[in-house]
Amino acid sequence: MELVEFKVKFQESIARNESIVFFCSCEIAYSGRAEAFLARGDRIIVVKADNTLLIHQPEGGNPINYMRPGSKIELQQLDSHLLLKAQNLDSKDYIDMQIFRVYSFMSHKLEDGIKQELAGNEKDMSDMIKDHPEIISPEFKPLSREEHTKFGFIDVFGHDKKGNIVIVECKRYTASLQCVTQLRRYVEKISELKGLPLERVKGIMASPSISTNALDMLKKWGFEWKQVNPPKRLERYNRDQKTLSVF
Amino acid sequence: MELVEFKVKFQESIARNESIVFFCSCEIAYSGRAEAFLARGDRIIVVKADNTLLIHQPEGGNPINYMRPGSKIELQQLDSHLLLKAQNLDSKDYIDMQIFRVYSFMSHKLEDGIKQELAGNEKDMSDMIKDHPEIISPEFKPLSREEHTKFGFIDVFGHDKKGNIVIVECKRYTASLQCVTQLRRYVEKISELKGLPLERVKGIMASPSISTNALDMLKKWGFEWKQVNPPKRLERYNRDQKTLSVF
DNA sequence: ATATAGATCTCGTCA
DNA sequence: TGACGAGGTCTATAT
Repeated sequence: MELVEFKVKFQESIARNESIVFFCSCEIAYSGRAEAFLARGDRIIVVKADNTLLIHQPEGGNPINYMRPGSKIELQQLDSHLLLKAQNLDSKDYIDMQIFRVYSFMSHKLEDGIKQELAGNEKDMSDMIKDHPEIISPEFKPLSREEHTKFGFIDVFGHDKKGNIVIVECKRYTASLQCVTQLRRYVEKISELKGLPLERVKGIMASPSISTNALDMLKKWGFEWKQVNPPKRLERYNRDQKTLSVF
Repeated sequence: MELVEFKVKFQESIARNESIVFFCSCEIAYSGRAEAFLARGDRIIVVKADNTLLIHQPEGGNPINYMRPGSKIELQQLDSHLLLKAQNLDSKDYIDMQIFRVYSFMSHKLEDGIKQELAGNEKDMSDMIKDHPEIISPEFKPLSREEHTKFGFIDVFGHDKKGNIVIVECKRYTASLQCVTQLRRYVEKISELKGLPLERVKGIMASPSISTNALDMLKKWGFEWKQVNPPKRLERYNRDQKTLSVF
């Protein structure tokens, strides 16, 4: 496609507030939170109606360059090619994209606004533990599942039969050193706030697995690990895949 | 565009190993690491040559749904519409996408393979401190900038004039509680490995800013904060923007 | 394969 | 607006 034709189409689509996608050969410079340069190659460019800019290489899941929603995007004619400039005043960064060839162009006014429903995240896992505390221990009595309180962002908070405070930190994946230090921080904070000795505040890590180093550190600090699988994992995949293979 | 026509084009493009983009009205179900459902709306669909699937709403920076590279992607004809099925055997998850209307379709064989050059990340920041230790303190003598050693992932490691060990943790953004506990973990580990009392291992957080709570915790544990801006930040933006305004 | 931490992380949520 | 933590996080690197 001729660059002149592309430029006209691009400007028209922008004026109509459409979403735009095109394939091109380009070279990209980014400056802002970091500095980046990407030499010439073929890429997929997306300009959304909210002025998000995405630059994808033909392989890989993540954009190689991007500008966040609300960027100022404009196309300039240079001597032999085009310059697409995107600038974000909030994040104080910008992209300069030299466009040498455009292979295809597409634009359309898109109507959406639907929000996705999601299940199986960490919140669901802590809900499950709150509703079925025997997963953790027959002695565990949860009091609350509150994340943003004066005590901090604790997943499940409760006590045992001996009157100790119990703090449960849930992770949907293998618990790491970082996860254990997070639990430690909560235990120390509660101990301080309640004026209780550390021995009276029990920390429990609930996760499907835990790294060796993390388990060592956990034990060293007197915490426990309880193997808990996040809800709806794998079982549903296997069930559904059986159904699908009948297709 | 007629669904039948779309289906033919899609299959042809897949067979030629091209990258594909289309606008459509669709409904999406995801199952795997979580369960998600997205009701009908207009979206931008990208199918890359490496069998990455990206589903974008007309607003927002991130894909609302995706499948990683190497997924099995196929298009089936149902009674009144199409079903795009994507499945990833490694991550054991899948997407079922009901396609009701296709507005535009585009495909092209793209040639790239260029790697991006990037500067200004945390590694560059620790390099800067290693090369200019006076940024931290006139007494700081860096010994190494090694991230993956038996000591752990320490950004800059050194000592002061009194023979204390000094550990510097760099962050290119506001240091949080988590960053401080990370530093604490390193200090404790070095203290243990070297058989030195905690007072002989100094922790320093180097970041452009730090949250109030994080600073409190830092002081409580006897660590220091040193304001350090990551290299090439802002100065270059301002300089470049001056140049650009002359344009 | 597992472990660990950074990321131009992004995003939501709450004080 | 800042702070804090989750994320279908992803990606790179070292063991």
